[in-house]
Amino acid sequence: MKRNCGQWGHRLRQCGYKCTPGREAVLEVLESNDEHLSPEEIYAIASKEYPEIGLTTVYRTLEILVRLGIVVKLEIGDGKSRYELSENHGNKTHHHHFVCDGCGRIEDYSDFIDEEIELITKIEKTLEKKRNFKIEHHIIQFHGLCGGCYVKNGRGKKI
Amino acid sequence: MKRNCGQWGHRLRQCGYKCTPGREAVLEVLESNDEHLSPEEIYAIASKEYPEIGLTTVYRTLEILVRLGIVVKLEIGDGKSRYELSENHGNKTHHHHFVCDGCGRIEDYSDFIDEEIELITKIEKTLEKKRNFKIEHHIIQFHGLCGGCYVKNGRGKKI
DNA sequence: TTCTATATGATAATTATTTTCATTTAGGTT
DNA sequence: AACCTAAATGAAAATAATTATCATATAGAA
Repeated sequence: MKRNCGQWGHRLRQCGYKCTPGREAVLEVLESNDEHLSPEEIYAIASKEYPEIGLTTVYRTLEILVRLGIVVKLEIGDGKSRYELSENHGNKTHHHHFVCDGCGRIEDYSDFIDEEIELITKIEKTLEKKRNFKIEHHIIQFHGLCGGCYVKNGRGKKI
Repeated sequence: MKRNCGQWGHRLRQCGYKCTPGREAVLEVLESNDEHLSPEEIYAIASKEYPEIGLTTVYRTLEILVRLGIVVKLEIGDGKSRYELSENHGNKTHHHHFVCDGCGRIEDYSDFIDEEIELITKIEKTLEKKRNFKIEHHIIQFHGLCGGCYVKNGRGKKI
């Protein structure tokens, strides 16, 4: 079963990776479900189209896609990792995440994104110059409770 | 062996938690080593002063301290969690982290911290108002390579 | 000192991820 | 179109951080 991995085939081959049905299946899942999927979820969805795929292949594929910058890894602190197409490749623009620590829901936001990008750029430049770091990416998350969980948890009562 | 858990004894008892030698040992470790320790590391250090302590108690104590806002949990993506006294309780002021994905080193930074706090406050207010979130904390991290790892990894050559 | 809810530690269980390894395959070469 | 080999695969085992269990011990109020 030969596949070409859609728009990413060229990129993969260029970097020495082969286009396989498993990799194509993972990419298709990420394209058609743009919401922060875990490897297990990606595996479950991909299995419908390509039942031979193994969970290990999903993990390995995601690792490669992250390395190539096609996919971004996201960790919200619940012990499992999540993945989404990076802003250059998906249909999303630069955004960050709000995480509800009550129910685990993740919402994108991009309010004040221009100011944010400007400040981030400034900080990155400073860190690179003053401390000799090579910044590759940043993580910005807001954590708290969504409306429903706030009510459910007693409206902010302590402990 | 009765302990009072130093400056935190009152706070703990007030919230219905007892002051135990294990909890005191964990707090002492966090006070005297302000650098992003994992539960295993905290356990190893605490064991020197109080050998009877168990790793489970370290985990449980950290959970409580986070809940009380005394300690902050930090995850840099290497699969283990780290803890530090929160800015209100330790000797550190508001800061964020640079993480070297090569060697795992974590460095605090607080460049442009005033601008950062201003922007964060603005974003939080907006998210709370427009989306009805209750923001409790945020995570800001810069990831990349420190000087040494950059050289070691071939100065940014791809793959 | 007594008493009881809370805390503890040893151990087992859980869960996400990684490793191993024998087998298969993508894709360049003949 | 058949061949060849490094790369990829899947099943299963291994790993590692964290959490649950449970019988025992203890903090701290009465």
